[in-house]
Order: sequence, then C-alpha cells, then structure tokens
Amino acid sequence: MMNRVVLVGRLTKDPELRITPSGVPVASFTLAVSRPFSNQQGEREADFINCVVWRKPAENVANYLKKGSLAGVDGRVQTRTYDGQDGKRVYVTEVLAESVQFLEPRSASGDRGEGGYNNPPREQKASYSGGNNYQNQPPRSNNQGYSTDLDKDPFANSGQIDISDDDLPF
Amino acid sequence: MMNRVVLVGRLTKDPELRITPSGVPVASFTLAVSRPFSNQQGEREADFINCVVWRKPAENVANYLKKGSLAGVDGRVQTRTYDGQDGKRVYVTEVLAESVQFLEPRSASGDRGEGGYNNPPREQKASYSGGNNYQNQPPRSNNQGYSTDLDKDPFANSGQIDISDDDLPF
Amino acid sequence: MMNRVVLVGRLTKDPELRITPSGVPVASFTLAVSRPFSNQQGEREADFINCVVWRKPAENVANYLKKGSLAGVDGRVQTRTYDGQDGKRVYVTEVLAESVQFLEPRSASGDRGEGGYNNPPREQKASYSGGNNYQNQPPRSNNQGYSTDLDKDPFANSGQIDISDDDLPF
Amino acid sequence: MMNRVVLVGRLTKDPELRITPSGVPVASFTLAVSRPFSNQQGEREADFINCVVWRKPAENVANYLKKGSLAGVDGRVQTRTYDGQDGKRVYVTEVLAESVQFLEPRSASGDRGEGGYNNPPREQKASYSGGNNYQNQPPRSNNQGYSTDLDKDPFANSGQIDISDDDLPF
DNA sequence: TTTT
DNA sequence: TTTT
Repeated sequence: MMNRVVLVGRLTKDPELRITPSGVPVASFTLAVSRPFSNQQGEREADFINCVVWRKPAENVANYLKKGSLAGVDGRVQTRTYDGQDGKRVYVTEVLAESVQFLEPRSASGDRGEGGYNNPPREQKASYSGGNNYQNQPPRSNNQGYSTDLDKDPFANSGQIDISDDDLPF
Repeated sequence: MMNRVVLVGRLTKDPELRITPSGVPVASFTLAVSRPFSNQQGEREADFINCVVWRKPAENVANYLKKGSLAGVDGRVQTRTYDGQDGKRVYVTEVLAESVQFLEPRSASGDRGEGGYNNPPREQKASYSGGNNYQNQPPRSNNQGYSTDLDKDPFANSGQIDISDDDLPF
Repeated sequence: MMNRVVLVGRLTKDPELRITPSGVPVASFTLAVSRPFSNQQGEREADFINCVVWRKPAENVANYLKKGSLAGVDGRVQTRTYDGQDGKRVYVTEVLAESVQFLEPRSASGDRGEGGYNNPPREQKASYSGGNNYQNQPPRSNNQGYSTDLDKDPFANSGQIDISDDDLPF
Repeated sequence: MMNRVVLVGRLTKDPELRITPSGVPVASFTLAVSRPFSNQQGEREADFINCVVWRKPAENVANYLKKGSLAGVDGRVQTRTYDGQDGKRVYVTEVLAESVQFLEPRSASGDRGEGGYNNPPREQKASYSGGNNYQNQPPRSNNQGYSTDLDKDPFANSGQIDISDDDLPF
C-alpha cells in the first residue's frame, strides 16, 4: 500500500527506447548506484538497478541521457512475470520511474559535450503529446521521428519481447 | 549514490529465518504491495517484492510477522547474482530492509491472536546481541534457540543456497 | 530537483477540511511519528509533522481519518511564507501529501467503530469530481455538503488565513 | 513510525558548522529544491528546506559543500521547539540528514575549482573520529581545527542559540 | 497545540 | 510461488 523508491546513479549504457503496439514510448535503462559501504574485501560495490519509464519522460531519457550520465529516479518497485524462451516463468523486479532527473550539469560527464540541462537533445524528435500519435507513423523505413532507434523493429534488437501495453501503468 | 526504498504491504507467507555460517541471522520475506491504480481490465494488481533483513531486526521479523501481517520496510534496492543449478547466472533484485515496522495493531490480522506490537513473540528465542554468539550453538539437533527453523540444515529447505556471509551489508 | 517524503504515523487530532475561494478542498493534519531511538533521558520522542493534502484525497482524509488514526503519507517537503498577525514574516515547512494511506484496519483504533478501509465515511458528503463544483454551493448557511466544517467561515476558526488558491500545487 | 526524506537541490549559502558543548560537530544548510511544476503565473518556484547533519558527515558538508553546490540528502523530517527571544514558543520543522551526497562533479558549479568528489577539502581540518576529541581543543584562539568558524563563539554569530546536546540524534 |  |  506504499511503494516509493528514490535512486541517484549512473547509466550503465545508453537507454533503450521502445514503442508499444498502441504507440506509447517506453525507455529502459540500468542505473549503477554505488553502495555507501565497502564489502569484506574493502571494495566499494554497486547495485545495478533496471528502470523503466513511460510516455513523455521516456522520450526525455532517450534524448538527454546516455551511458555514464548521472540521473535521479523517483518511482516505485515493480514486479512482473513472463514466460522465458525455455518455457519457464521469469520473475522480474525493476523500478518504474515516475520522474527522471538529469543531474549532469552541462557537459560534465559527456565525451562530446552533449546531454545536460540546457543542451539540445541528441537529435530532434517528434514529441509525445499524450495520444497515440505514434501509430500514424510508418513502422519502419522513415527518416525522422524515432528513426535512429526505430528504423528497425523496436522489439527486434533484444531478447525481451515481454513489454506490451499490458505493462502500461495508469 | 542514493538508494532509498520505502514499502508498506502484507507478507505473502511466513518469513524465513536463516543463519549464515558465521552466525548472523537473516530473514527473508515477500511483501505484497497493491498498486494505487487499476489495470486495463479494471483489476487492482499488486507487486510482490522480496525483502531481506539482517541481524537483530531479522529476529524480530521472524518472531512478530507472519503471512498476512502488515509491515513497513525502509531500506535499499539491492542486486546480486549467483550461479543457478542449471549453470547459468541468475540476477536477483530485492530490497535490503534496514528497518522493518510492524503495522499490525494488536491481533487485527492474526487468526490466533498473536503478532502485533505488545504481544509476546511466537516462540521465545535467544536474542541476537551483535556478536557471533550463534557460533557456539550446535549446528543441529538442539532443542532451543533457532531450533524450529534450524534443527534441519538452515539452507536445505529451499533451493536458494545463495546466501552467504559475502552478502552481509556493512 | 528531487523531493520525496514518506511518513507513517498517527493523527494528533481530527483533520481540518477547508475550501479555497475557487472551490478546491484542502485538508490539513499533523502526524505524530515516533522516533526509532531514545533520547538521553531514555524516552522515545516523536516528531509532529504538519501535512496538507488537496482535492479528492483531502476529502478522503476528512472522511476516514480522525485523531489517533494510523496513516501513511507519500509526498514532498514544502516551504511557504506568509505575513504573521504581528507584521513579521512567518516561515512554514510542511509536507504536501500526494497520497494518503489509511493503515487502520477495521475499527482497530477507533473509539466508535468508524474509519478504516471498508467502512462508510463519517458522514456522507458530495464528492470532489475534479472541477470547481464547489462554487455552486452557497458559501455558508447550508446544511449539507461540507456543512459541518463550512457552515462557518472555512478560514475563521484558526489563525491561519494563509491558505489561498496560490498554494495550489499542479 | 516511518519517516524518510530524500532531497536533491542546491545550497542557498555556505553551510554553517557548529560544535556542541560536548564537542560534537553539527552542520546546517538550506537546500533549494525547485518544484517539478509551475505556479499559476507560469513560474518555477522552489522549496527552501533547512537541513541539519551531525558528526562526521557534518564535517564533510562543511569541507566540500558551499553556496550553489548540488547535494543529495537522505534523512528524516524532524520537529523541535524552542523559546524565542520574544518569549514565545517557536516551532521548527527541518530535515535531519543521515547522509549527504555530493553531486557536483569536479568543479562544475564552483567559481574557483574547489569542492566536488576528488578535490581536497577547502581547508584541512582535524577529523571527527567518533569520540569527544573536540573537547581537548582550546575553545577559542587557536589557528587550526575549526578555527575559521570557531575562533569566535560557535553560537554567537546567529540568533539560534537553540542547538544543544539535547538535539543529538541516536 | 500533540498520537498509540 | 503470492497478501487483505
């Protein structure tokens, strides 16, 4: 009945942007959050926490964050389940981000000066405006919109075909 | 660099208490936390979040909580990894509880009037006092202390032989 | 850029419900949250945290919570400022509750069996439906709706005439 | 019974470091946390949240943070009360920081390249080692240790003579 | 001005 | 493998 998570950490790689069949953007990324204490070997470990974010902030994540970016997440812990390729049930625990904060001032962590508060997005994209306006985009072979990510089947490049509209929160 | 979780929900079953080889108690339990919104079918779903707690609060959890108890957890999201029985790496995301709150007033949720703030623990157990006082307990075949749980191999009754002293936080 | 609070505690008195000039309900209440440690005198102290909640959940708070109720709050820390009666600036720090959880199962804490999850509200009231439907209620002297609280000037019975539509979040 | 706050924001001015009569360091600072939404005038407001931190992290705050620094706080909401100079009770709500995170990479926000993760503290100071080792420092007129802040009465330069050992958490 |  |  209460479920709140707050994380600050760094993206382990560039976020991945997907579009559900009904046209809703979803971004997923992993945050590396180093632990505040050392282990028995005296090393500082990290937790690698999978995060998902939907709709408009999904686009922002895809546009402004990349591998190594410092980001804050405010959201909920979420569990879901899907049938693995080997036929057995897979249990997933991840963080559903309700908002994502960009904590990378200017080009502090970037190799090429992009990302950050006041900078233009990595590439200009059509903006999500709350409806299913993605549906009227040709699913492939177009040269704008989500082209870079989507000019291939959005669900083709990873093994996880387990994201569907059923996972939509709210 | 920041990692905080707060949960309130109900135990899906009785907590499990383990003792590491060096004598530290660990309890694990799953919290069912119902979502604040309904899905497309109009049903209220829940997240089933695995939690672990160490040392003294582990004992309290084992003594005062049971299936159905309402509990609050304040902790961190933690990821770990172990080699599954089939030889492939298993990734686990769970909540490391730093404190656990008993939110079940008196015997409100209990079938037999036990549990709750002011009630005696389910069975009187030797208390964890911060050291490795568990080490001087015979590992099996004793009739007090953690007997009910430990009079069998503490790691035998579940498939997860993946808890070791290496997982000890702090 | 991140601001999150989660509280679980008990109401120090019945919540107060107000309506802004433009017809938006606001409830305010104080949560007593006992500290997890004892002070130098060995006593367990508490923090008394003022909370505000707007719109629909404000009504629920007014209907379902009362002095002594156990409640959870998920929200943000908020500061505001107003001019005190003696002419000097007053600084207020409080919690803006985005959601409020009723943790009082059945009539566990109640003296009269009311409140709680499945029980009818203390008195049946017109429900807030997101618009300014309160505006078409006569501001005073009516005998239903928010009558019990509002049949007097909603801002008369306390010194704080500092709640206005300007404080509306979102 | 649960009380957790997480904040990320910027210091409104340099932190202030105090030492209690029994030699425990306390730092206080205010975080400006901008709100995630705009007000009716379309402006983005901020909350100005007073924070206190004790012992070792108090020293770190004093050494590594300054006006404008981006910082994260994980802690609790705390209320206390003291008698104002005009004889009437003053109620204070603030955040007791249990840990403070420095989110300012290198010299990104600094005017003079100091502060940040890997940089030396602003001035080298004796470190707090958990005991009351401050007591054996001459209370005034020394030229190192907490000199800059303490070579004057630690409680003289502000109106708040309301910090005492009684406020010590844990 | 504080709750169990 | 899930709780009220």
